[in-house]
Amino acid sequence: MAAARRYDPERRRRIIDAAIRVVGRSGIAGLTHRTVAAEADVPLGSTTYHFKTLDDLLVAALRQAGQGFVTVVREHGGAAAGPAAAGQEDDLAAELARLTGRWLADRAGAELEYELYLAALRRPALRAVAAEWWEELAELLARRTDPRTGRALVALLDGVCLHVLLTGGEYDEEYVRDALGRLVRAGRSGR
Amino acid sequence: MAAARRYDPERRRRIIDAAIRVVGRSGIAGLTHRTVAAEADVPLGSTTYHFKTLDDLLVAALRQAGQGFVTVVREHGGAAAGPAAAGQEDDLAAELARLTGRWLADRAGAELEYELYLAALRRPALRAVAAEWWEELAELLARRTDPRTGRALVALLDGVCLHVLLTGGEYDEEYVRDALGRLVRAGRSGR
DNA sequence: CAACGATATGTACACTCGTACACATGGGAT
DNA sequence: ATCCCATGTGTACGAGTGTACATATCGTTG
Repeated sequence: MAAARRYDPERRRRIIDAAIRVVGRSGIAGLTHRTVAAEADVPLGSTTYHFKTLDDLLVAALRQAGQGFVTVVREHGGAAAGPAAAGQEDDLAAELARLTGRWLADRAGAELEYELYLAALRRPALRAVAAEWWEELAELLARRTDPRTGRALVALLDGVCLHVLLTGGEYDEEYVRDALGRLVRAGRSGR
Repeated sequence: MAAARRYDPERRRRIIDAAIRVVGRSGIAGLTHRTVAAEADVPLGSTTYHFKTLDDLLVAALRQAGQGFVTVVREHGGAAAGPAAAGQEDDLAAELARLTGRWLADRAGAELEYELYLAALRRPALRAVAAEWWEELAELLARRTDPRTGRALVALLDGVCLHVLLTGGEYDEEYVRDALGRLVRAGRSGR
């Protein structure tokens, strides 16, 4: 029945995990078949067999490691679905600002996730994956506001995180809450 | 008098220009002493003499090529300095949305500038330069609103550009104008 | 004029990389 | 039982890289 193809994700999975650790430690520039093989403790041929090109490996790594922020938002904000009632706006803004701060607290993890995300700029193969997350996050936030506001919130958060990670500055939760609140409030009242 | 040290920026400048072209064509991954030397039509030793490490070259390239958007905003928005009077908000939002669209129209140039900008994530040497621009743009916009709103505008614009460039999607000027307008308007009325 | 040091150039070395390829192995299908 | 093929492994090769260094050039300084 159904042939039951031997599907042993263990080896493949171990290679992907190793790739993520390598990127976290040395960046994408340090990602080679050999460094991954050493990290995963498998022979060189094994990595080239499972991932013909490094882009394939990057796609797999991005797909696995990049779920971070989306997952956080989905788990903590999923309960309160439906369009926000009046008075909830500030809650949403405050909640998002708090979750973002918590996510950014693990600087190494955030950097890793963002580096993979940003790599899509020059690697068309990654664009689809990056776009998926963006859409998913936007859709998640649109449920509590509206599509237009959802997109704006994602853009603002993206810009804020980029700023913090790029300049190495501090994350100012109160300021982010205020900025997010402006978008949400104007989305409810004005056009 | 003053020793008048021989300062001949021609060679150095030519190498930087070549580096920018190389990054634009092949990305940072394709930037090597040799590719730059070939592009600039100078011997290999010349590039290693002027820039001991590739990071030095990247810093110089970022400093020169990354002025794009800031310059656009300064030139087109510098005239109307001072805090915005009521009624000017939409003008500012509309103007920014328009300028951003024009800047993004040259996709290759925007990608180049952003790739150098984003490279700061993993290269501490570039962070100072990236931070400079961010601050400069924020300060520029703060002049027409207030510091807090200025920062929010930059973050939102950064997020929007990132989204467009990363996913390869279209730029929706009307939507950006609306989102920017929300930030500006709320900055004037509420806290 | 003579000496010096900044600038410029060419070459060579050690190293790492992606890739190809021949070969081993073991479970499923026939 | 036998074959087949996905999976796994080791090795080798050519290309490309950063770097070091010996040497050449030439404006500036003394």
